[in-house]
Amino acid sequence: MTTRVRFAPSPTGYLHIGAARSALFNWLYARKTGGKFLLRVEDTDLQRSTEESTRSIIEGLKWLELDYDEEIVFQSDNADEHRVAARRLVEEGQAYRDFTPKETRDDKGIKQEIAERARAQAAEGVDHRSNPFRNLPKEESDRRAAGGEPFAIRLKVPVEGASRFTDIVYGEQERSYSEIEDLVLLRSDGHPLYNLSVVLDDIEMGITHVIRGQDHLTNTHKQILLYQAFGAPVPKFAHLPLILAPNKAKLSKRKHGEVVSLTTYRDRGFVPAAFRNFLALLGWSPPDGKEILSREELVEKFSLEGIGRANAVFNFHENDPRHWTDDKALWMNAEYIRTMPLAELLPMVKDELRSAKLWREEYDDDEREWFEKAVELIRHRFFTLKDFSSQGRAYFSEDFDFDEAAVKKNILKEPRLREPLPALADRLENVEPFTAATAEEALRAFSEEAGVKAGLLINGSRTMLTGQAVGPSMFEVFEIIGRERSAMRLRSQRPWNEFGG
RNA sequence: GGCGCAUUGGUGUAGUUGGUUAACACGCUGCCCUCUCAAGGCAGAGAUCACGGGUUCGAGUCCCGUAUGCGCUGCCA
Repeated sequence: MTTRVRFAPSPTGYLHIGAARSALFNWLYARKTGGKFLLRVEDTDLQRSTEESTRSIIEGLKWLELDYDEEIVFQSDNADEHRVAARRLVEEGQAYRDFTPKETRDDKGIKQEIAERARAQAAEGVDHRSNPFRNLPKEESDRRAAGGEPFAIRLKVPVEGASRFTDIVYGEQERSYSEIEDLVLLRSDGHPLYNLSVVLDDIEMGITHVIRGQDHLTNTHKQILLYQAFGAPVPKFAHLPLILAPNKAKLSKRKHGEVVSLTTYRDRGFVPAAFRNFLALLGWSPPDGKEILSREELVEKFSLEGIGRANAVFNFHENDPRHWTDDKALWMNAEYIRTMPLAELLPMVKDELRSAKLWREEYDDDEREWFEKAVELIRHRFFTLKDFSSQGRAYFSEDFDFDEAAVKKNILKEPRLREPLPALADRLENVEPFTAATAEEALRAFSEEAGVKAGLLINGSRTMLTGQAVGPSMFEVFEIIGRERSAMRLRSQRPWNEFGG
């Protein structure tokens, strides 16, 4: 039997990185086993579901290169069938109508309210399963329903015994039926609820393995009860450890902002393969310890058995621009930028330069070779694709900024440089051919003649040519910037004009 | 409150059926390289394996308890 797995997000916001990881693991498992990876949008919460969110989920999967097989299933399309199925359960006596008037609660303090109610009931010795309508005679139930009295449909959970299943990640799971309340399947307004819909859709889609967040572990017992009620085979379950914030709290949009959104990583210059690689390592580890893994290698090495049980902390520092997200994620992105095949990086740099209005069509044409060399030169110390348009700006435009600290350190601090820099420009203009080697030769010769240390000229040149104090080997920079532009920038008066002198 | 799950250096993880100095990656420190910053190379700091009991010749690995965290407990998903 071919495995069929699914990623089933609810479209109530952007694609969360935890959800993205679930998608990744499902996808990996499908590809590993030669099975199918399906996408189901759980849009039954009409209040909160948005089309924009659905779009962002699809975009996110595309960005991570997680292709899904078959058509997307929208859960709301199946609501009618879900209603029918729930009513059938009532007919069969496996579920019952609950005529208790609906309690309205606000979403806010609900967790606390639940705990308080449980405490109160425990104090009064009330069994939370004791529902007056559970054993209402069928005739009376039918009559009241026919009379238009509103009711919810609840599953009749067995009184005695326990539910058991083996989770591929968490092992043997057992829960006494006495701990499971008669869950509501259909709201009094006829709206099918989560547990009902997931099970029915999973049955309908032929899902063989349910791989999802650990927050569903306890509820799995309820869902198994439903599989049994519908006489359907129970799939295998693999629950994933959760991804937590640095303070070990649940990652949430409200508290942690955009760092938890997948699109943030795309927008802030992550290479998809790098982020995918990082995500794979959150909760899973490769058998041989090799951590830099391509999509294909990930598929090859992936196994559900390699998934850990402890929740993972996703480390980030909101107010530190250098560490705005997890250090390892940043490192991995840098690693990809400097080592991935240049041909794969080029289009990404192109997109970045385009959005920064630095792209010129010549880079695809006459200056293709130059462009490739320039990217090759500067990629080695960049962390994100954004760096190509910020730190790398001077390579693609005359309109770049001088870093004040760099100017002070490499230019203003040494007043004697004001004369030799333009003189160096004169010298460089006559170098033929103009390469890193010949530029070095010329600069060193000039250094000797003018009696100015080579280091001073080199560092000064770097700041004159790029506005910065750091960067690639200076002679390579001369070659890439070119003779004319180099000479022009060496003669610039901007550092003195802008930062005094 | 009840039930469940988890707990290895700052972070992510590895530690096969219990067996010597707890491994790897990121981060951190120093040195080398060097025109700067990275990268790279080398060296190093950092873990009484949450705590307390037990079983055993021997436990990070098994058992019990405690603590902490997280999850579920909803006519949310």
